[in-house]
Amino acid sequence: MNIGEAAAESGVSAKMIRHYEAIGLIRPADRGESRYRHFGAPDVHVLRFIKRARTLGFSIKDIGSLLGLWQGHRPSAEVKRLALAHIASLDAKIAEMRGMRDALGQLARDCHGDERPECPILEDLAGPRFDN
Amino acid sequence: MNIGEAAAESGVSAKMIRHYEAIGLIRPADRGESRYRHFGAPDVHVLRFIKRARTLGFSIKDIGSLLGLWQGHRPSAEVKRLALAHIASLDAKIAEMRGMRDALGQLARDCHGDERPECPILEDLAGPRFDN
DNA sequence: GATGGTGCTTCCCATGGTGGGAAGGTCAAG
DNA sequence: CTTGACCTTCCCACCATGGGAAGCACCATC
Repeated sequence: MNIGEAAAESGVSAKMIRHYEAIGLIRPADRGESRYRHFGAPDVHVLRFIKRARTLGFSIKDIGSLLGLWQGHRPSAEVKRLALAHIASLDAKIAEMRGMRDALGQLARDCHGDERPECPILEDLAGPRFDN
Repeated sequence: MNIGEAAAESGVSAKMIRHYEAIGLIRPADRGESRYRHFGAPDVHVLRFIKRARTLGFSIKDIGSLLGLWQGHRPSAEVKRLALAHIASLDAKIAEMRGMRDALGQLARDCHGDERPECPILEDLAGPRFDN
């Protein structure tokens, strides 16, 4: 199977497959007669694993660890630790974004949204008025 | 006021001030006798505006628009439009991350987290088992 | 006035994950 | 054998930010 088909099968773009190989996340693919990469079912399985992990927001670095655990001695404690750490960072980012959203929602709610220049959003951004 | 003091006053790093100047977000600062940039209170005010807008998650591009509206004819409708669009993208990202978090939370909850290799998290990542 | 330390200048590089595109080689079907 | 689809490598871009090097400016202290 060539890279295009492996990409279609796994949902990982050919571009990304090459990238993952270049950074050492996956083993360098075998090359057939020519210089074309050659993929088998296990390779596609690995790519699907990566794809799913990316969908769950894991970093490439974490995915490297998860792949090692998956294919190695797999103590689930370690997997769980990675997952919980990732959940914590997701929670932190969600909280941060929700803070932004709520603040901005409040300001937008108070904004007329017409042709007048008065605008609570701009006033907030401009900070405390020194000039009156 | 030199760049270091402007940075301290505004909360924007000197590095970022130079960057904002380079990409045209702010006007090139006046240079004093030597080649040092020279900042006044209005410049710091603009930097604070940018800082606050970044804190609310606006992109540099959006901030450029907001700065123009702030210092121009300021129809609040336009400001509100930008804000609502940004809120929508925040909501989308929050929903996406919450999806990740919930899926992962579920998996982690079912994971023993001990020395055994059985792990719902790895099983999810590995996808449907073809081999049994 | 020399000296030293701090702060400024520009320039290049890195991050993370992904895509775009050019220039050239390869394969299979007609 | 030609054509078109696919592969190869290599460089560049995004977005926002930080690190660091080499060199110049400034100020205080001796």
